Amino acid sequence: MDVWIHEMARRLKTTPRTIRFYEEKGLISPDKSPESGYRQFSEQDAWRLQTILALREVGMPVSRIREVLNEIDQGDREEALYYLQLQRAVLYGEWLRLKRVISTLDRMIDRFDADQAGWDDLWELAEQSRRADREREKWRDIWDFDRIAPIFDERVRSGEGWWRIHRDYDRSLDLVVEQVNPRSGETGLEIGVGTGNLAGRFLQKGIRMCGIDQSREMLKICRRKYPEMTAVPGNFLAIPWPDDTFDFVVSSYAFHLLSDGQKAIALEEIDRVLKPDGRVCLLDVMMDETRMEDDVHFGTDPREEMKNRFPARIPWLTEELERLGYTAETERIHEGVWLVLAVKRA
Amino acid sequence: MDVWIHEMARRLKTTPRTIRFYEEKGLISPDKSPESGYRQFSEQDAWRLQTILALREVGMPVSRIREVLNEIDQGDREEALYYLQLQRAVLYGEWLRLKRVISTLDRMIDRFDADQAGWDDLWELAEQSRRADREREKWRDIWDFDRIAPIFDERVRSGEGWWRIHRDYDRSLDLVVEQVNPRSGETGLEIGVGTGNLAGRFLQKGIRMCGIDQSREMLKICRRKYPEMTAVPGNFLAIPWPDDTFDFVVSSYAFHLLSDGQKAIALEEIDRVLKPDGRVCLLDVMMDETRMEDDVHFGTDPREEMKNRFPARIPWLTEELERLGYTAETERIHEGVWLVLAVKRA
DNA sequence: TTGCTCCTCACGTCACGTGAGGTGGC
DNA sequence: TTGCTCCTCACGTCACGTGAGGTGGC
Repeated sequence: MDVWIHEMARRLKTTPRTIRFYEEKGLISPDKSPESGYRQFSEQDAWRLQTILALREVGMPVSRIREVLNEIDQGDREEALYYLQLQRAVLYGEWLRLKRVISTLDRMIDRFDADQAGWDDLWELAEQSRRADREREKWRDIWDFDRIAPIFDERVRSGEGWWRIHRDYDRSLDLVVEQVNPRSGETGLEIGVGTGNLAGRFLQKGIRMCGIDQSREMLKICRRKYPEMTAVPGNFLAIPWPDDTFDFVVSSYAFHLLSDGQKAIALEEIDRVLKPDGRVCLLDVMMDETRMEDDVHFGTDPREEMKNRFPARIPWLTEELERLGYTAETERIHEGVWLVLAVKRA
Repeated sequence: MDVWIHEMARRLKTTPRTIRFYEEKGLISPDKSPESGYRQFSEQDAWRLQTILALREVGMPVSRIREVLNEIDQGDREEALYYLQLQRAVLYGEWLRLKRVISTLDRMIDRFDADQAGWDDLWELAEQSRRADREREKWRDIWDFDRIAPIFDERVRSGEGWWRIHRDYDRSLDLVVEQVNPRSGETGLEIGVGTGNLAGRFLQKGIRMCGIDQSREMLKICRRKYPEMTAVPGNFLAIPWPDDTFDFVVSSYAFHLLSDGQKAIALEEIDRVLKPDGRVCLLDVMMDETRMEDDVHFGTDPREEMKNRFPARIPWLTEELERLGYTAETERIHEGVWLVLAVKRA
């Protein structure tokens, strides 16, 4: 029944060294023959190795595979699935980055080939590309949404402190649905889907919805509330879907978590996944010109809540959307909170 | 004028360690102050570092950057451009691989999510993916086309030894053009473009053509003969263009260089870059059923020329094309040489 | 004398590949 | 005794990041 290491490696089309490496890292611990010290692989070991190799094939690092194996050992199928989806988000991010690198290289080649450009021009192109990558890398979950997740739905309707921006929460979300005006057969995406309150409204109208969020706990709650929605890890800066996938993209109370440099990148990402006649609708705290409205005080107010929150300036936002080929309309919901609807021009 | 290393790093938005690393690898050699031993960077050094960083940004390895810098120092612009295009081919290959890995992961998630599949199924999917990758990796230029390049156009018409397969060379190429029947405004791709004899015929009819070849010397000659053609490094297994790019794809006397496993992958790649109503036309040595024709003897004949050459079996080829959604027609040109025309069904 | 900038080793990263040198059973 | 399979170190890969420990000029 049991086999030596070379036979095991042959069956799995890998090498003995690789198998020993996984043992070294604590992913497997095969029995060893007491007299010879040879490793003896059981069916159970073979199964574990198959799983490890399958996950390695899709680029999962060994340290994370260890976590996945722990979840499997404890029989937690949902957690294991989450790890697969997380890996998908990672791969998609890399894939998009490679695409950008290729387009940078294409521009280098064009300039170099066509107008006898010097190498200085290439440097300039590379610098642009690096700047954008740095913006992306700065993205972190510094707001601890995993902690907020279980109390979110209650707090959002309480209206205390920072939560004041969610005044008229349910009516505002209804307004987003009204503005987007989805037709049956369309598919929408919500970025920063949270506990699914906005996306859920579209689902009720029979619209297919996908949602992304960087918080694992938010996603858990969202899936429990709306099992028919595709809710997966992801963020504004690397949307894990191909070009031209969605009829509309919505987001509520999330855009202000991005820095200004990140906002520009996010709009390009949204534009990428939107179909030619697509619509974007953003509901969030924003700034009219540079003035803050008195009872929200964001930006100039040193309250703890405003740390790492950057309301978009409306004129900048509409200008960016125009530049990307959209026609934008803005509407003030209440103090400090705006709704922006933009339609892609054909 | 000259600056210390930290100032240099700040200007280029990199780190002192990185600059020292490039010096260690021999890419730069800044002057050092005789008394303090500090590095002093001149404008010339800054320019070199900019170039290095630009090439690193597009993923070029340091050892290859050294070669590029040598070409630049010798003023060879054409060679430097070649390296950029080679890097493009590398990146495109990685990009396509990532896409495949993502689709493997998608299938894993689907199965896992939907029908309570076990991890054994995931292993199966991973194995398929690994097998295909191994086929791709096996591709090497073992025929030394760089050496053949300068004498190719002469030899191909000589008809000696292996070159016999090129009997009626010019008339056969004309036939390919006739069969493809290109309309003005279309864009075509030739895989294994060589010295450009086939693609050149399309160019003469005012058709835009792109060509790929893995031989640097072949590409040089091809560009000299047809400067208006886009001739870049690449091969059957990773065509460096996006999906749905070409109206037709042609290839002559090249398909037999692929193993059977590679041929299947190549057909999928061709299908990927072809537009919905696209055409494929292959002119090459092939086998009718399993029988070899007497005066070519490929396969059963132990002549040196047959090593690493694998004529496609016509029934297999047409079946594969049918499977991919094509309608295929075959025509015997002369002993052992066939022409296959396949049209994508809408 | 303190603080600053520079210097040169040298180890760590990640997932193994590739020997070197040695042992146990046929 | 020879050949085979297994074993355990341990160094190499690639492009740097990150200290440790030390020096020279203000």
